[in-house]
Amino acid sequence: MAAADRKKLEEATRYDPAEVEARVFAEWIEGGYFHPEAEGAPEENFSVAIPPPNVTGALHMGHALNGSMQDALVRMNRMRGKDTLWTLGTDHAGIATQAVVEKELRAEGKSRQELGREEFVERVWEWKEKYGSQIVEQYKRLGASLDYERERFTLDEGYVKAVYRVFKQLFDKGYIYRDYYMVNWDPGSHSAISDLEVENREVEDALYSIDYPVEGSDRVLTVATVRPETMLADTAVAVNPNDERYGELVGQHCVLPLVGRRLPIIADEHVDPEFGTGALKITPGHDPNDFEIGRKHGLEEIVVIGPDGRLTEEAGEFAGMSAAEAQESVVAALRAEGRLRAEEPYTHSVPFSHRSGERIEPLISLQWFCRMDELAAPAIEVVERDEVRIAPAQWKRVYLDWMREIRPWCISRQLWWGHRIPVWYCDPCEETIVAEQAPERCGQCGGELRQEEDVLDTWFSSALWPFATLGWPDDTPELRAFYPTSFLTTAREILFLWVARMVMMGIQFPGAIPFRDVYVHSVIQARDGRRMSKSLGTGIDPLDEIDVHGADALRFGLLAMSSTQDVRFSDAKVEQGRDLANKLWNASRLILLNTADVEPAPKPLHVEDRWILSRLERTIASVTAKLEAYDFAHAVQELYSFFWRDLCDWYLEIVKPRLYEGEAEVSANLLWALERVLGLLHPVMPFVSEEIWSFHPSCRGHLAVHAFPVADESLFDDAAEADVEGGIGLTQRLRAWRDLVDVPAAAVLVAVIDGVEPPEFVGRLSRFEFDGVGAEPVAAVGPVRVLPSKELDAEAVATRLDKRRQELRAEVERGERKLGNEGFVAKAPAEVVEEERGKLERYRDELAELG
RNA sequence: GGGCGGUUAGCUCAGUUGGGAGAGCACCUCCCUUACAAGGAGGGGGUCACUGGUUCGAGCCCAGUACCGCCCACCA
Repeated sequence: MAAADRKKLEEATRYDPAEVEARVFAEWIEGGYFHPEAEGAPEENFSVAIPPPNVTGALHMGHALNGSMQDALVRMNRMRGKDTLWTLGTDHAGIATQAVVEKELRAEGKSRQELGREEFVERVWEWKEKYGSQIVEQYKRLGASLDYERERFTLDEGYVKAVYRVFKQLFDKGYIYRDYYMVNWDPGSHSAISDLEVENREVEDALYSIDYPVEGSDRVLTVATVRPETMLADTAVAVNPNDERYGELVGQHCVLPLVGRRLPIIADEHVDPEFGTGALKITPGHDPNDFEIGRKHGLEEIVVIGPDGRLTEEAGEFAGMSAAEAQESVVAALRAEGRLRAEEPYTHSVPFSHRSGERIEPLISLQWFCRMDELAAPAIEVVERDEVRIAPAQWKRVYLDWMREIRPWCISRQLWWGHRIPVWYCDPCEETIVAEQAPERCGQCGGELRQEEDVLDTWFSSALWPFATLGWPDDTPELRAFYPTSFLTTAREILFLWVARMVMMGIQFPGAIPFRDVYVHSVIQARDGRRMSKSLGTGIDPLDEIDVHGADALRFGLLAMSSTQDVRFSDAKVEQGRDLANKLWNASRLILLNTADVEPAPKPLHVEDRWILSRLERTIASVTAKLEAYDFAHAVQELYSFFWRDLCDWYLEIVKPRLYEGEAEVSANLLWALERVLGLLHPVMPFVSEEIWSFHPSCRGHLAVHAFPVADESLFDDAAEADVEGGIGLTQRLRAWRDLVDVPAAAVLVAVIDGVEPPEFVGRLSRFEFDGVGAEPVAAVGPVRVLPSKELDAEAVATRLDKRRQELRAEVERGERKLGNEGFVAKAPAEVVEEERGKLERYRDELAELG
């Protein structure tokens, strides 16, 4: 080892992530390890497309967890020598990004309308260039081994090509169509949004009962509504066809109060006779159910609320009011006319925009839709047949249930930032042209064309992510080498929004599933169990954690706390990771500074060597299997306990004398074990493992591309494991006994062994000498007969002895009771009964010996 | 209204096919022993939400109850 390296190891008693991380990361980039050649076939290569974060975003805990999981598997496979691509990129995030830039404009006293579309979009691009790379830099801090040279963006040139190709083909197949239909109108973003972007919240409203007089009679029909202002657009009143109260009224008319319109009384099964009076006002223009009923019965669709959330001309005297104002006025007017029968508090669920947070206004408008049944059918099959595996298992059913009930997708958005829909209209001849590239002129009349104003839902482009990022629709080397990708890890909230749509589009376009495995990970909640959210102020910034504890610590901590169920963020787990990095550093110092100059190799000279080699190989096998099964928490836990308990607490302590003597075999073992541990740990804690590796005598290049260890089963050794575990158990019993009888820590006690000699280290690590002679034993600890000595306090020994007798009596009683149970002896498996008998016998023997 | 999870040590969570309850942190005692005090050795601490059932035996299986969380849903 170079003198400078030696000096550094000798002096640094703590691992300092801040000093290491940026430097090591730069070396990886310089090595080009994250930028594979596009060669070979997908089956032999390994690829993952990162769920693209929004350009508006900063790295949050969800990204950090998801990134840690992906990086662990990506790094493991890269080390296995596969061509490994982890695709980097960001999402243009239509509504969110447009909102951010609009806010910025407002601060300058401008609006996007003032700027005009072209200038506004330019402005968003500027914003994107400026801030869009922020999250990429943050992924570097995490140590993510993404291909930073192949960064993609859902609006970049090639991506637009993919989106237009998909749109055109879906249109040609007849899946995409334009229609006047009821949509979820978000007054906040002034756009339609899809069903998936709506969230229902419990709201306390008032339920109004209004009397609608029946034409030509003095009867009234009382209807109940939480939105009286929409009555202005009523076009019918419905009752249940089986409702005997109203049978003879069906076919007659009501007169709409305030307006005077004649409303047919119709029968529809949707009406629940139990609710209210069993009569339902029908407003096809402003209620999704009423819309369906209206279409079924061919009712007129009247619109009284416009896209700005205000009452339209159609609303007569109420025109221009906001919906809330109109509600108040309408109620007042009804009351004045004596039509308001009741007003009572009412709690119900109301749709809100997930994007803007505003209350959804159901409106009929002209939108683009995509029919989903045909796309869904094969995407259902691949999951049913487990060609795409969704884990944990319960999510498979959730996916299938949703897909089987899938409804048309509203894909148009009234925004400026996004993929402008590739449709052109010719006003003179009313021709509609759908094309992948802007046509010059109208094919029919040669007239000027006007492109559709709307853009596509962001998720329409995200759905193409796994293949569009690889260059589709062109036949690129990347596409040939890396599609399908290997797996996807995601939070469940985008299972429908994104995952399902990728499966559908992948099958439909490149003609193959986009990934083999979908792993749905847990959500990390705030420390108090609430959601981590910016608006609640409950977020924990991963970068703060990295600053304080290091990226490896955060990665370890997140993987350790991950689970299939949601978990609260645990500082203790991050600290555990930090401590592990430090322990690794220090144990490595011990090894690297004290081993002889030998070739690292397994040298099973003593039983403890066979033991640690066996444990090491078993750990490699087990941890690898767990990582491959996405069981990150247990994988990481097992790494920790093998390293800390087996290697540091026991093996290193056992072999220290041999190490200090400069024994060749133990040096070879330690260097070999260290190399394998570093390799195994690297996918989880890349920085500290890489840094330590640079001091290892076998180091010829970076650990990031060093061979990942493969378990050598020939080193598994049950006998050695049993012997050493037995020795460890005995050592612990002896230490505990010493502590309980208050022997000074430094005192060496004299004893004799009754029976088989335990491994050599037992006496040394418990400060016992087993070569005593003569005297009568004063106590027995397992096979150890402790002889009297001046350090032993007779009274404490006697007390301890007494306590042990009590313990034994309880154990014997328990065993006797169990074995005295005829059912147990008759029905339990023989080996369980045998084990129970053995234990009872041992306890009886020990008790008899103690007298 | 349907569906899915959860309830285990003071805290955060594990508990594989039913055979004497585990980890990390916290706590108590001892130790600054030549890798590491972000360390070492030892220790205390649990009616596994509740009620029934199946079984020789239940944290685990079955039925139900309570509370917490999430998803889906067109009852005004």
